[in-house]
Amino acid sequence: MSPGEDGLIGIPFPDYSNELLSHLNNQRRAGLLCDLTLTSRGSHYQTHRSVMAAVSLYFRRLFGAEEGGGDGGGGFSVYPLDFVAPDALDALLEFAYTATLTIPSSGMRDVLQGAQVLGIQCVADACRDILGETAEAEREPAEELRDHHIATERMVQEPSRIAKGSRRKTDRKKLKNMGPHRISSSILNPSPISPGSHSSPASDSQSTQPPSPEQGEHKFVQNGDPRMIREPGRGAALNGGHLHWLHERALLAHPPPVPTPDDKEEDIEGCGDDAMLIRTTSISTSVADRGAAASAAGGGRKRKSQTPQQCPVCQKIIHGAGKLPRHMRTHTGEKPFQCSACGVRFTRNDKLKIHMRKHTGERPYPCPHCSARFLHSYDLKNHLSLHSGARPFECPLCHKAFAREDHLQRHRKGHSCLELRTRRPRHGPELVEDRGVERGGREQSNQLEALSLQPHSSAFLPHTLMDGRSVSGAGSPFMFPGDVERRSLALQALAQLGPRRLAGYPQLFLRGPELRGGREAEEEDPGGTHSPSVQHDGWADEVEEEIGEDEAEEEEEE
DNA sequence: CTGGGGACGGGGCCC
DNA sequence: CGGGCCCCGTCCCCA
Repeated sequence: MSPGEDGLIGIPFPDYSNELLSHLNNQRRAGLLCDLTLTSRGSHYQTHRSVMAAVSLYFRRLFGAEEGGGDGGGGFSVYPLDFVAPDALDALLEFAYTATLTIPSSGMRDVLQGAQVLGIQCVADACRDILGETAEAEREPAEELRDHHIATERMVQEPSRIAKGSRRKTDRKKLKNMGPHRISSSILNPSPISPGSHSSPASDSQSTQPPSPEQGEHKFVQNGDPRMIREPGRGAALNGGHLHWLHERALLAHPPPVPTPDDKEEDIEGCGDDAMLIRTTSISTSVADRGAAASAAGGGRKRKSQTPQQCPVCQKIIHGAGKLPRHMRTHTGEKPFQCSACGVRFTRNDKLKIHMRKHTGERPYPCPHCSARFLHSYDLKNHLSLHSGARPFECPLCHKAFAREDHLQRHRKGHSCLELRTRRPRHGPELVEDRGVERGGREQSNQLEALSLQPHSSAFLPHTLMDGRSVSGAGSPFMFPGDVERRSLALQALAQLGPRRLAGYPQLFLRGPELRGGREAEEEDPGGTHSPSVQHDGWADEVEEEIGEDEAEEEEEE
């Protein structure tokens, strides 16, 4: 991030966007205010121009062109999109209205193709990521891009020529010039002009799925960009016939394009195999992934079984093989596991199994000290703490002890002990110590410890706001995915927003790996490098209150 | 406000 | 490699 951008921050309004989309989706489903019908191979989908223009570069430019000289944005229109599989189109529409892509993995390639053609870059990227494909290798030198632009111009001027043969010839020609391994090397070579930038064979050959030539309107669609005719240099480029979307996303981490499915049968020269290979490469945003890919660069794909995968919706990194689909259901709201007894639905099978214990009466976790039995192991754990009387979670302010972590957290979040703080004796590091020892050294517990201590230690420093792990949803990872410097800059800007603006964002108060360091830094330099104004202005009211007190305390100590 | 139960989502391990 | 199972932390709700 350049210094000039330090005022640019992203403050999510997750509820608003969800509600807005939800209303729009309801309208779509009810056919209300729909001014656009998309068809695909006999299926019809009502939708809204504005939404499609917002989500799709293709429609944005198509409608933009109409506004400029055509039939404008007004009338009801029917657009055949037979080049997008009906299921894929349905999924893309669903995505447009829900910000969630729900598709079977088997349909991923169709969706990828549709997203590419329609210029829905984030979906295309997500599909590629999930498919483990990367377009890195397909990045091209500027010169090559210009060539493609020129080619594009020619092609769109002669749409009939690009429909099939010529492009495929080009593709195969390129294909033959390509080495057999495109994915791995592409991952390893983030450089946009890596040697792999001789365009990817797979992308060239696989992704060239042209719009159906029968579709009369598809003179635009040939390259996915209806305005290519006028603005060939803008937005998209043909890569051997494959569309590259080069709009806003072009500079982002995931460069464009790739293979599409329908050309599998054409995947002579090994691209089909590659398609299989790259399937297993996960989102590949992690360093570990890149490392794994590196090892695969030579010949096969070799990849860690526990490779983290990034959620295409919330960008969260999901650890563990096979966990991404599970996580995705948290976005889709899909609850495929229904209790046969009461009908309650669950997102996960294991949760359903636990739920079923309520119906079967099974309580597999008996207390060894009494007759109590529990559905959950953690219930038993909590219960055992009652027997032992152990209350290992102590409030460092009022010294009230709790048997459960979450109860301490709840206690700390409230103000129940605030009034005691000014009266309590000055305390030193014992707070940290006694808690830390008791916690048994678990990392998460340490983080929690740090969290619970934060408000009392004049923390809530800007650099403690970020959490690399546990912030769910479209929270901070989305906002400040960058490094510490970026975070710092962004957080300074956040601080300047004032507490009111931030009051609705409890997710900004984070804990995480950096938090400990932040606290330590603060302890080393209380009130030093961190401007009081930054600390003071930045946070929600109730936290501000605590900060104020803590600052007073620290001044007192000094 | 606190204690307790339950639900939910993530990670680890194993098959 | 995907999925099942388990454990855990966290949140919400209720008494």
